Amino acid sequence: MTISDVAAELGLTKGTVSRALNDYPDIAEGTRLRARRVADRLGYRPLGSAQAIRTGRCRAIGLVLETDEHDAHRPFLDLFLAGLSDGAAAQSWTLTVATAPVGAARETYQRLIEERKADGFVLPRTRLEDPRVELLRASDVPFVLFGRHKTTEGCAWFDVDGADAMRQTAHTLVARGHRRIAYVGGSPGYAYNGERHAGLVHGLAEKGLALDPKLVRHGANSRAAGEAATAELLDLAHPPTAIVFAVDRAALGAWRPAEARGRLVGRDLAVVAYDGDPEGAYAEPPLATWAVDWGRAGTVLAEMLIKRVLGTPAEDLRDTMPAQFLDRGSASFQQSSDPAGSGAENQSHMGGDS
Amino acid sequence: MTISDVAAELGLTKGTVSRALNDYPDIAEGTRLRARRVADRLGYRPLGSAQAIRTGRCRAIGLVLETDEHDAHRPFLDLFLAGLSDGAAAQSWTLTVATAPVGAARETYQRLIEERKADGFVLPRTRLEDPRVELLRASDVPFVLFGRHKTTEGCAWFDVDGADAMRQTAHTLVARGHRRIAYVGGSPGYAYNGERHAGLVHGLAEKGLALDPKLVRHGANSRAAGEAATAELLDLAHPPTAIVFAVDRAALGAWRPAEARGRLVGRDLAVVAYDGDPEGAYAEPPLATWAVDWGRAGTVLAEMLIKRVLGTPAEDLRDTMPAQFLDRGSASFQQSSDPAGSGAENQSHMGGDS
DNA sequence: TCCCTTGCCGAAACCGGTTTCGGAGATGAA
DNA sequence: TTCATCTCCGAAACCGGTTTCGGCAAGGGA
Repeated sequence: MTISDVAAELGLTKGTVSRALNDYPDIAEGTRLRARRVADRLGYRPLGSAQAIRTGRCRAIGLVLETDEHDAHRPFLDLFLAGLSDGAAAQSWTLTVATAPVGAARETYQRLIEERKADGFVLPRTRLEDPRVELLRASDVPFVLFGRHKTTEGCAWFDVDGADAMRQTAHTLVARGHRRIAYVGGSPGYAYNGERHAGLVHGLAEKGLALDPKLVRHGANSRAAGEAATAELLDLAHPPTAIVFAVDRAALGAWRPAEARGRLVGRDLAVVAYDGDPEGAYAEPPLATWAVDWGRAGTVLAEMLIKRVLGTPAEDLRDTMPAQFLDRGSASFQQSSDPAGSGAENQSHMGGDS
Repeated sequence: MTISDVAAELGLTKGTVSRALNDYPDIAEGTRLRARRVADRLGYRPLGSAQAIRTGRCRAIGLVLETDEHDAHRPFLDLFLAGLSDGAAAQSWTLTVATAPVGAARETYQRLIEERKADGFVLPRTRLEDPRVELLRASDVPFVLFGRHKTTEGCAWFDVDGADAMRQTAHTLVARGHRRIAYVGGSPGYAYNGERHAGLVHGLAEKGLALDPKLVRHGANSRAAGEAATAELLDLAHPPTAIVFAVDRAALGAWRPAEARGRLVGRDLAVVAYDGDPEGAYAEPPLATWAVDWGRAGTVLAEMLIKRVLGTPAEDLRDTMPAQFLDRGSASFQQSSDPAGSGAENQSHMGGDS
């Protein structure tokens, strides 16, 4: 079923039918309607490749997943893909997925670009120094970042407001009586990391507190790393009463070392994390965390990328979405015991500026 | 950089260059080499859409993921995608991914087929009555099933030998002294389910045992369902000493109800499951499970599908891969206690045949 | 009445490849 | 030498669309 068949049925030429279906202004309204009606009576679908060759667009959004053995577990990938797919499908676009070893994505992008398998890319996991940005800019290929930071000028981006989530986390924990609050960050080099850290610092500052550098750990993106960080923190002379993790998977490592030291999460130690990993719901007590609507994020990113490809300037394509707090058991704190000794001094009050 | 540019550089016509690069026999060997050399000196890549329009192939393998809220968690999706992507990329193919609500995949396939966004499909999660098979057959679109069963005649398929895994599980458990072995199946309707069940039955039979129908539960594909099934089984008059789960996620639900009944997994109750979910490694004791090499499976499926599209008959495209047993703590059994009362009778011995 | 717009469609070029067909030149046999 | 055969490449059609261009006919103004 080609456009020529439709044209023959209508007694028109294929050029006319093409213009009619694509809303060219030089087509009579009646003709346009007739064409449209006949086209979908005959079940006509333009062949993607055929239009691509002339228009230069294949109506596909590209997604390159970087496979990282250390951090391979992505519980939300399916939701994210579903969101992207929906957003794309709504405009008859599709999703081209490829994978690459974490450092060597360059060739993968190159191939997809040269063979024009995608009109643009969604870049998950924005990094602070992101080589993908340079690459795509050099090739003049549109893209949308998932995650933002200061050096992403001129880029279109979408982000979940992790900073605000952490800011509110600070408020909540302070309101619940915590003064010594620790922070365990995730993979350094990724934008989300600095964002969440900054948000926590900001939130504490608003309550007149500073984040004690001794209570900060970095690079915990696995359960094992979370266990190690927790152990270190709890073994300090003045251990924290609350630990904020940048990622759920690390947070799930808090239970064992805490228990081994006679402290119960949700009673003697508050734990709050970020991601909304369903696994957290099965912890005992369940992990309090900030859930991200990955499906929605995917849909928005798809829509933004399509607009970008169609010409909307990058500056007009920026948006954020809030995360949602799941205030579960691990965030409570009953101060029923005080393993750090009574009278442990408060977290240092801040100095003058900011 | 089009083929015409290459032709101009060579002083040939584009038709000749096309034939040279595609190994037509009517091209002189010297010309072929010269063309190839110039082509990749100039960095020429044929435009996928352009070839697609004439050849009818877009060099893309299609994958439609059915989003199932109840069973949405797919910890291996990224590995599987990586495998597919690698297998495809090795032959300059790409991967087109779409998602669909679990029952309503039909339209998604239709669209992908009509717009020729994929030359064939990999069908994950083969079901016993699989509407996708009819659909694709009717449209005469090649496909490869991931998972097999008796009614998949005439189909190309690849499968991980879950039956043999369960068979060996039976042997192992019997060797460790178990006689009352329970089985908790996953989502009914999926091929893997019957396969694993049958494998366990077979393995027990080889040791002269039968699977007691009272020790069988179905439909447990989540942690919560696994908890419920475990609770039921342990509350029987003659509870099992070992439980075999079809899926890891359900198996992870065994710990709590066991503990609540004073039985420790890995001591009073053996638990073996299937999938190799990394989460199982963090259970206490860690979950014994059969790990599947999802990446390898993806690669094989991609290769098979490409061959299928290129004309290899379905009957020649069938293969299996073994799963690998991770014999961890939950599978041990020390019979240090006997909550079912001493002298609990053995699992009934089988009758005459088979 | 004549000319100039305007609306609307046909014709044809075009996109970047693939594939068919035919013919020029070399080769070999008669 | 002549004719048939092969080898190898050019020319052109083709795939299924999109886009440009030109022209016919109707409508409007002078």
